[in-house]
Parts: sequence; C-alpha cells; structure tokens
Amino acid sequence: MENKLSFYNTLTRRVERFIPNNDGKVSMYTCGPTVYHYAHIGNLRSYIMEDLLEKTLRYIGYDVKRVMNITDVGHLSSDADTGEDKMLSGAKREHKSVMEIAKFYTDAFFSDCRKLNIKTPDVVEPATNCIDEFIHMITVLLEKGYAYESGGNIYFDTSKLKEYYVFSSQSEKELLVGVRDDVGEDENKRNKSDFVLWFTKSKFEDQELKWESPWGLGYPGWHIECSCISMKHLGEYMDIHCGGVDNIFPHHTNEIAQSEAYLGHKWCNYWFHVHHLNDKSGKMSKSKGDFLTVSLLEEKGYDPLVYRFFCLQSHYRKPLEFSYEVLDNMSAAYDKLVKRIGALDRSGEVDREKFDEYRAQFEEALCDDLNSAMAITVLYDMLKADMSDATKFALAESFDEVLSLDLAVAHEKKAADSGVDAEFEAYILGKIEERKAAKKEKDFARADAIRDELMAKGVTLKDTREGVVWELKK
RNA sequence: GGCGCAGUAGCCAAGAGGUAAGGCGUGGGUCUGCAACACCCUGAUGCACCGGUUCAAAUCCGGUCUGCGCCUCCA
Repeated sequence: MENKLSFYNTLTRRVERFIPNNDGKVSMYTCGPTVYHYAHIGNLRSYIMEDLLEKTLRYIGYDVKRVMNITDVGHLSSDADTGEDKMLSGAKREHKSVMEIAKFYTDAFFSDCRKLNIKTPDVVEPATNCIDEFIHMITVLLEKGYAYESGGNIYFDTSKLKEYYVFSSQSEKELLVGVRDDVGEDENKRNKSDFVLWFTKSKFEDQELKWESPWGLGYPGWHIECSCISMKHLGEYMDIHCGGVDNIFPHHTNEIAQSEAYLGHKWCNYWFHVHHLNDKSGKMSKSKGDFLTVSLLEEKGYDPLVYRFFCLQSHYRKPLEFSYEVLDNMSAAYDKLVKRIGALDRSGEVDREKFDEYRAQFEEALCDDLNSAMAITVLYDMLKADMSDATKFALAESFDEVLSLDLAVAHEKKAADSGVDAEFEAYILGKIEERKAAKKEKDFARADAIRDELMAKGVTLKDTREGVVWELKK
C-alpha cells in the first residue's frame, strides 16, 4: 500500500516518510505509566497524541498492533542504586501494598484514558508479568559481554557500544560536566553512563517485590522492561516507539543500547516523541507534587474532551502552555462545534464525491507530520462548504474516528447525567412549564421572576431554537 | 557549560521563498418580550529584534534577545 504519512523521527532528527517493515502493517510500542500515582494532564497529552498517531495509521489503512507496558516495579526515583522505588514509596504513602497501589492506579489511568477517548492498546502488559523475559535478556547480555556484575547488581556496560548517545550529538565529555548534584553517584559502575539491569543489593531492604534470579533474589531495573515487553509481543523488528521527550535520555537511549546489543541488529526504525505540557512555571511533573488531573478538570466543570480538543489544536512537537483561560476558550469552541454538528439533518443522500474530496484533505493534513490543528480546520471548512447536511454529518463521523471528540454522538445523554437528583429535576421542569405558560400569556414579569428564582438555585435557563434548556451553574 | 525546542492579532494557532488559514473572544448588525441561541460583518502594512541573500523573506543565512526542555525522578 501507499505510504503517505510523514512524521518527525527523533533518530534521524528530521520529518520522514514512514515506511513500515511489513507492507500495510505497523508494530507500535508505547512507554506506559508508572502506576504509583494519578496521571496528570501533561502525562495524558502524550497518550492523546500517540492515540492520534495510532488512529491516523488505522484511518489511512494500516493494520496496527500496539503494545503498552505498565511499570509496576523497578522504577526508582534515581537511576543509580540510591533511589527508592517509586512504587514502594507510593505504597508507603498510602499504607497499602505495592500490588494494591499498582492495581488502583492502573485502573485510574485507564479510566482517565476512557474519558479522553484514548483507545486502549491491543496489548497491555505489566512489568511484573515478564520477569522470566528480563532474566533471559540479562543472561544473554552477560554472555555476550555487554553486562557485568558489580557490588551485587548487574550493569549494562555502555563502553562496549560503538555509539551510545544515539539521539544527540552530545559528547560524553560535555555531559560529564556535572549539572545535577542531587544525583548520587553509584560507585559500582565502570562507566558513568552504565545502568542497572538487575538489583540484588538495594539500599532499600524493604523492597516488597523480589524474584529469584541467577544472581540472587532481586528485582529488575527500569529500562529492561520496555525492551523485553516490546520484543515479547512485536518481535525483533519494530516500527514505531513512542513516549514523552523526557524519555529520550536516558530511558530510550538505554533501551536501544540493550536491545540492539541483545539482538545484534537494528531494532526500531522510528522514534516518536511528544513535547511537554507546561504551565507558567514550567513543566508539569508528578514529582513536584502539585498537579492537574482529569478528575480535577471534571470537578471544575470541564468536559475531559475539551482538554483533548485543546491538545489537538496544537502540535505534538510544540511545547504547550496550559491555562484555564485557554481551556475556557477551547470549551466555548468545543460546545459550538458539537452543537453545530448535532443540528445537522442526517437524513438524505451522502454526496460521495464531496465526501471523498474532504476526506482526502483531512488525511493530507494528518499525514503532514500529524498536523491536527490543520485537520480541525478542514473540519470547519467542511461544515461551511456547500453540500448536504447528510454529507457533512457523514464526514464529521468519519473525522471523529481519528479526532475522537464525540462530535457525532448524542450529547443530550451527557447532559442527562449531570448529577442532579430526580426530585430537583422535576422541580426545575415544573418551573419551566410554569414560565412557558406565563410567556404565552405575555406575563413577562412573572416569566422573569421564575427565571430569577431558578437562577438563585444555580440553574440557568436559555431559550434556544430547540426549546428551553437549563444547566447548573458551575 | 553542552544539546535541543519555541517566539505569528486580546488568547490559541496554521502557513516554511510569491505578498498573513482557522477557532475563541471583542465590537457592530439581523432576529426574537428581555437575556441567551443562531446568522452576517469586524480584525496584524505585518509574523521577537538587528543585519544579509533575493525581483520577492514570517518563511533562507548570520547574529542578538526572551521563554521552555534535556544532560541518570519524569509523558
């Protein structure tokens, strides 16, 4: 099939035409969450943009297999032997077991994804399911001389590689100029850039999850999981590996190092990285403590899809700054868009020619380095164009396969479960009827009095063309 | 210190050599008891700044400034 999609490949540092290893098929891997806390909306930006990539691939006809890991062990707060396991500190914080924490936050993560219409990958695999695979890969790396044992831990020897810093033109010498003095140095390492594959000697004796291994009771390092899980499900050759830009180094750099050392050949051709969501003070981060979640946005009265719309209006390779002002802006735009599509008369013939014309424009925008903002413009252009409502509605439905903004579903249903109890709702509906009668008799003073009465209870009335609607004031 | 990303109207944002898309907001209008909704009209002689290349630059080149990220916690 024709390969028409282009996007930025971090490995070559340019926008490239995407050509999969097997015609028409795409193997795709996504670094999943470390489930020690809620995902914040910055984390979710990456998953939204990766979802866009996956859906674009499917939309233009590829057969996609996508795999995601769940990090439920081995992700330390520092990559040296000194950091505490994130899962363990999460468990301590909430006085639960590590497995309970993992389950709780994995569920929370997918619940957030559902609200944002992020498709669940074809395969989701927790790291703790793959201990045998980790041990196997580490064994091979030791046999091949790419790994060594030191101080009880197994390390990857980066000096054995021709090129370690594959993603940047940085020289090691420059990196050695210490910037972060908060990171303790691991005395067991032969080279500064070496990293742990397996821990048996942790400074944290209370590590809850440990497994038997040829090197003793212990647990895996963080980077090994993505290499093993992706190979387990996608084989030795992979098309696209995704993640946030902050994973470029060290996580993805280390994955390539160990995977290609293990395989003896090139592993993944395309690396797709999503830039950060910032606020005025900079990057949103779980470790900063204070962060925005999907639930928080909902509490403030925003539809989670407004946040998706906000992300889609920007580009994945651009830093995006979050503010409530912009979200309000997007919220208004989103409501108008949905209402406009909802008002379309869907009976009648679809004009195939027009349909194909706009669908092609939409694909073209997406295929140009995933220009989602332009794709949304095609949506607006299409709604303004001279063609039947049925054609417009069919196009909106089609575009929504990629945009996933619930553009063509009944939004009345959403309004129905706004959390108002039946008794209050009956009262409101009663008042609306009363007001309708007053208006009919041209008793506008009384009609306004009823509106004010409801307003005092937090209910806003609007006489739209489709009838009276009410909403709870936020 | 090194490496990288970005700077376009009040806000978000597209465009990447040929004379500034789109959205939200604002203002004006039409409509309707009023409000709201809907619809129409409305915006940058200019794309951070300074030079250069060119018939032509927001787009290319050089330099400067500003913001942000990465350089073993991060999406």
